[in-house]
Amino acid sequence: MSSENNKIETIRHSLSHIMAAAVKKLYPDVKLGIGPAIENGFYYDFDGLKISDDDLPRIEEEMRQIIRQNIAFAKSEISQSEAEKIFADQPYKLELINELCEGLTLTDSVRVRPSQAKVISIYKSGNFTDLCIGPHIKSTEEISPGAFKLSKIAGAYWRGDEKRPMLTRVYGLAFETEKELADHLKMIEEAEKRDHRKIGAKLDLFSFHEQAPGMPFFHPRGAIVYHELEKFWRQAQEEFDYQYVHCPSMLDVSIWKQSGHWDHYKEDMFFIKAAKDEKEFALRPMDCPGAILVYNNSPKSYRDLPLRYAEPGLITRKEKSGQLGGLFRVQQFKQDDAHIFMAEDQIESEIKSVIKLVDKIYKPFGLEYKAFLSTRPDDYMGDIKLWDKAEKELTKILKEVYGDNYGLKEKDGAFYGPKIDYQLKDCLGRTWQCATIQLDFQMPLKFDCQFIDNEGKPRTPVMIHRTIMGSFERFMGILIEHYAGAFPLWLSPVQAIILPIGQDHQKYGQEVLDMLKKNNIRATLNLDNETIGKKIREAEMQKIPYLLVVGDKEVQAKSVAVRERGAGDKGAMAIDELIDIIKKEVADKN
RNA sequence: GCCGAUGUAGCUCAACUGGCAGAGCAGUCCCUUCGUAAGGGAAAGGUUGUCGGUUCAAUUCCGACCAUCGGCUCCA
Repeated sequence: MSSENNKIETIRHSLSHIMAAAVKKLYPDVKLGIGPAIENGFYYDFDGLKISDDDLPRIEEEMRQIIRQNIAFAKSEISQSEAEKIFADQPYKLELINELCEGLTLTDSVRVRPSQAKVISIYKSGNFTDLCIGPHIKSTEEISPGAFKLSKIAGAYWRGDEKRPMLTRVYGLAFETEKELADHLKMIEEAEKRDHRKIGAKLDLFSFHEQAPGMPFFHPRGAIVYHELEKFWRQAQEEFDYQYVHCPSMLDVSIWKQSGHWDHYKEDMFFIKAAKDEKEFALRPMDCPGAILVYNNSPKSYRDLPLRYAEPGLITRKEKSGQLGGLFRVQQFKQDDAHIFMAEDQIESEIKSVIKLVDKIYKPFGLEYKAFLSTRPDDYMGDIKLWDKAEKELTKILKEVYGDNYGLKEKDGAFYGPKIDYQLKDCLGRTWQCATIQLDFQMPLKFDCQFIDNEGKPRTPVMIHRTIMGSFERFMGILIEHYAGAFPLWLSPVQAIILPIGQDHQKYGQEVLDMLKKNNIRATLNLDNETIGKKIREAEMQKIPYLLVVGDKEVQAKSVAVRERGAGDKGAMAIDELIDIIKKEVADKN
């Protein structure tokens, strides 16, 4: 990390102390949690702080007063008993002190040095003292009072544990200069314009309705993008030798009991019964049991393996309230799913081929992504030895493919196996998991899957569950933001629009439209009684790649005046020529 | 589920402390037929998210619920 980064981080961290001091002054009874520096700012967690957004300016003003006093930050190291005395009325601090002295590892954000057991580091600034390893600025005069801003209030569980109390987290943005703060606010404002929910409404791609919360309704234009993505996905995996299956999206509850979903996933499932029947079904939250039933339908030989069943499967998951968000988090979605059955010695090559497929599918979009290893969760199923083996296997592959350039998400695996996850970023820099490659030794055992090996003995296959886009919904949301609605030609709902200048040109416009449609180009014709300027404006706002103006000249020459999105006026072009250009661009997919 | 916020016409937003809900854009109709990012006019459009309460009177105040947004936790 550069020293510049350190400087702003130190300022941010110091601001969190100043905020805590200000809050403590205004609300003396609050209990302090922790307050680290984060990307672009800082936060502090408080218990017993009942405030709303309207109170933020007051706290901000109090902070500026503290800053103006040029208060110094002073570090000292004290014993456990001294620390306990100082923080006697701060239960959360006492908890930290206690753990610290027991030599337990604390998270980075706590910023107390775990190895310094028995010696507690504290920082005093004015009347405010906090448990902290630092470093801090020397004095508040290093802070530009106009370069920070309290941004929002949120609830946050103490130590990130939903079983612990929920504290009130106050977030602030902070930079070295006022200009940097202004630039950042401007950047957020710009990023918000890329929000897929706004663009989705503007481009008439999809909508949401109260009658089906968290379940998008794709309009004709959105459905085109959705279907093109699915087509692209099928084409991309052609060379990888997948077969397609198509299974029901509701299955008898008994199979979910057998799979372990009943025990591990019931809270997130929808259950359904016919009015005249007692039989209970569950809408599938995952596709795997279907693939397994297909696999088990007939005996399999080692010669059949690896067997790759792909399914663009519709799945339904009940989300806790407050979890939904546009296309990024929905309750019903389609996964570009596949289940691979294989012998153990095929694991490595199969995982590597899925990784190749991830590259192949992400690359045309120019998306940046990062891989993570997710390890055994607390509520895991099965034999711990198999887990260790599976995790070792995945680690080895990740090292080989990505070197050290992959992350670790501890205890984040599926209940049946460890996984490799891939994350993509949205326009605000939030990351979303899309691809996941899950190695599973459990389901084949649960369902008694078998194949006959080359010695005629029955053996249990290993399974990979994998999805590359994650869900067409989420992936489409990411793409909308990535392109700010200006999809590449092959994905564009409307690829070309014909704009007749006057009424006399409408008939010719219709001829052009017919020719384009005959060539499978998604084109429309604007017959509105409007000026050409207005029609162009509307087409530009719809992010349509090709605008084809037709007037007297074009009718005469049997041509179109082409205006290309992002490239401007391209002049007159014969229709055949245009069709060739478009077809080639669509085939290139970029 | 939890913390905070929001919900007025298809969209973006008004309506001072409770007193008959108002614009722009879009849509409809009429005029205009236009050469590269908004031509002019008219009429229409609402059970103010839902249900309940307070009040002579509720978009406005109170409560519950629903949906949405920003976070936490969880997740593709």
